[in-house]
Amino acid sequence: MASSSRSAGRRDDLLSAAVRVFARKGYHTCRVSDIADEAGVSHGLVYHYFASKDEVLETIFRENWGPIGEAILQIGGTDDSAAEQLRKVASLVLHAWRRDPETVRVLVREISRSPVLQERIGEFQTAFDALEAMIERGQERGELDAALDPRFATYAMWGMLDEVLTGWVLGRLPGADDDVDRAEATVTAMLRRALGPGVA
Amino acid sequence: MASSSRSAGRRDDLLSAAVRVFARKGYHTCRVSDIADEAGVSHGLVYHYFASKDEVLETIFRENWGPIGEAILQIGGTDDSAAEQLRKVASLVLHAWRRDPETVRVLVREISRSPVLQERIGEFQTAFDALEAMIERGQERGELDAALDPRFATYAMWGMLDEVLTGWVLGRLPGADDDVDRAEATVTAMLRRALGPGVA
Amino acid sequence: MASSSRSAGRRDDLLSAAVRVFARKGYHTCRVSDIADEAGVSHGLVYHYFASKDEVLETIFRENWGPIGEAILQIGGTDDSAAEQLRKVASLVLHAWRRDPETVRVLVREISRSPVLQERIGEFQTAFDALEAMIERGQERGELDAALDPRFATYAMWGMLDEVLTGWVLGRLPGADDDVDRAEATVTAMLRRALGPGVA
Amino acid sequence: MASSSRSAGRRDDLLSAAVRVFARKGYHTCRVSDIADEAGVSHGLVYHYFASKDEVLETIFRENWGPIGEAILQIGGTDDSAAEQLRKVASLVLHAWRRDPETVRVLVREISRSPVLQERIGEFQTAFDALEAMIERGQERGELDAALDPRFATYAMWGMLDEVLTGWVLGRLPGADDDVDRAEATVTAMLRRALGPGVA
DNA sequence: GATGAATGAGATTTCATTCAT
DNA sequence: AATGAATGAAATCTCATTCAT
Repeated sequence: MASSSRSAGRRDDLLSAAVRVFARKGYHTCRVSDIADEAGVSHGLVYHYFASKDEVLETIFRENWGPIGEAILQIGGTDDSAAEQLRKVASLVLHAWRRDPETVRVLVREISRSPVLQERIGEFQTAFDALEAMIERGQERGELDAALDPRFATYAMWGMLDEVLTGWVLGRLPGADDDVDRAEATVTAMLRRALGPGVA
Repeated sequence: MASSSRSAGRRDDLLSAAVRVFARKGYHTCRVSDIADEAGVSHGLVYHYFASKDEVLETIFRENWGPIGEAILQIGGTDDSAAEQLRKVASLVLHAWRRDPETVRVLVREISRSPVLQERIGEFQTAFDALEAMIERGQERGELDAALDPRFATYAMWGMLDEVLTGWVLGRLPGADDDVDRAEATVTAMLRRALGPGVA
Repeated sequence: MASSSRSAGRRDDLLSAAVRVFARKGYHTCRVSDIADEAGVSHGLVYHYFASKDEVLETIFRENWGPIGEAILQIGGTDDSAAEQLRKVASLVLHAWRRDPETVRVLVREISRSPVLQERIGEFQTAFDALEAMIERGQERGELDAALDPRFATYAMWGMLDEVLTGWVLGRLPGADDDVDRAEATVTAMLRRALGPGVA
Repeated sequence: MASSSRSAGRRDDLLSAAVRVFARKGYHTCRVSDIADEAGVSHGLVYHYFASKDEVLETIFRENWGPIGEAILQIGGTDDSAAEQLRKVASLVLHAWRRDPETVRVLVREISRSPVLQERIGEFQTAFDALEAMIERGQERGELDAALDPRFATYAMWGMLDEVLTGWVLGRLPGADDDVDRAEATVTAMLRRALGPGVA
């Protein structure tokens, strides 16, 4: 029982092993056998579940960007105020990151590996578009500062969150529980004021 | 004389050729002979000036992050208000894209190649430290919100700038002259309010 | 079963192929693919079993000097007279040429390739130490001339044997069966008198 | 004056630098620039005095084996007893080695590098032949043990001297003045008895 | 005489991928 | 499902040699 339900998880074991290795060493720098070693299997088995090293990365993109985009879309579809929507998105993303910062690092950093990949991963663009639309609606309703360019504001917001995560993943920022609380407080305060309505 | 001043530039010829090739194809995707071809010399000559392909990239990082760190240090040493200092840093970083997009592309895209590399580039850390010191002084003078953790605020600020550059590098954000101006206005406004003194 | 015992020999196939190629062309003159060709495999497989070309040579040294040192130790542990022990060592070393001339050729010719290598091969030093201990015990029992410095005597004795092997390896000395017998007789006689008790 | 008489010595500076480097690292392991560095000049200058790296080694052989062979020939041509002739040869060689052990190491070890080289260096064979002829005449006159094969005895004698020198060059044998005296005493005593007339 | 930039043939090494077991 | 031996294309790197200055 355990073994058959476990074996169904082999593919996921490999994916999460790949995420850890990609986050630590980068896609190009790691070898297929690094992924296998991290998962505790032979490198040949990687090819039982994936056609190539490339497909491993592509799968990580596809399976992770999808849910993020959908969640943002759903939040944007509620009747909440723009401020509350942004708070929810920030909370969603930050908590997703607290749970799994390595995945986020890979999603954000390795997307630039190949233009081909970016075009194939429509899920990625969807998430950004949803966030931008949310900000634009907030501006139209006068709840967010209309003087800000929504596109650049989206990227800037995303960058704030990403850079802190990168600092944690690479061990350059302290990541104990209270450090994470302080980071969240700092970043959410910054976000709220950065995007909020202009000074009256 | 002309020839001696020209031959003195061979090393720099190779570095700028490497920047162009890295920007076009990426560090991992290009070969040493691509760099040599771009510079119009044999691949062996690369090894006359640099110990390895890695050292070429490391040199590019070192020689470009140095001036950035110095510029931030210098801005932080003026009598300008904290808000003005932050604006100048944002302007410096964002306009680098227009001045030398290929170098920015390499600095942004390849810095995450390997954490090992980042640790070896002291100039990189210097720039971050200078930025953090600037924010701390602003807090001490009551011009910036002392409730924010200066370390995380530094990373968040850097992330805003970096993500916009990344958007340009990857062609996902429009990067013409007026786009850059609008990006600067947006990011500067966000920064001023995100970091500014707390609401009384 | 046959196949598993055969595949277990791949590493040894490569080692003996390397011995043949090193003996024929010399370590520096041959390429890794020469070894692979001689073994009938691709050159990549060499790196499956050995970390580098250097490690192949190092392994040949280690795995051949080991038995030689053990044999000398064993001879020194018998109740034979010192003269008989010396004769047995000379016979062992000189007959190795007939048994496996290619290995002897490599051991003799390439050992001087680099002092670094010799220091790394502890088995090499072990053989020398065993020989020196044998001579010292002979002196203590009054069977060998105690006036001789045992260290230098060890080197001189080894040199006699090594130079004859070198002569065979380089084709400057005749090496047929009866030549080897004559060499053994000559060297043994020289050794017995050179190291024997001083004239009363 | 000094400079012109000095500059005539540049070629010899390079040769003796090459001897030191070859002795230390071996011919194949060292680079042309190692020779130049050892001599304190640029590597290009090596090609002003020698046509190739190979020619440097060949020159060392030719210029050093010649005098040795001649000296042995001359000693063999005197009316001295065989024992005295052997003593003189041993003394000549040992003292030559004491003066310049590195040259001897190169002469002996690198001769095996290439069969082509050995055939071209007739001077090398001349020295060995002269030594063998000397031993044969000693046997004919009843002054040396006629039971010994003269060819193998020549090689064995040579090997004794060479191995001690090798120990010194590689730092595996102590080489202070009194060590050298003890080595000479040990080796000459061994030689005298090893080659002397058989026990009556 | 002297330098060292420049070349390029050729070597070692890496590693994604295949496939027999 | 799982292993790991085996392949080979393609990359990095070395270094003897040339030659303009």
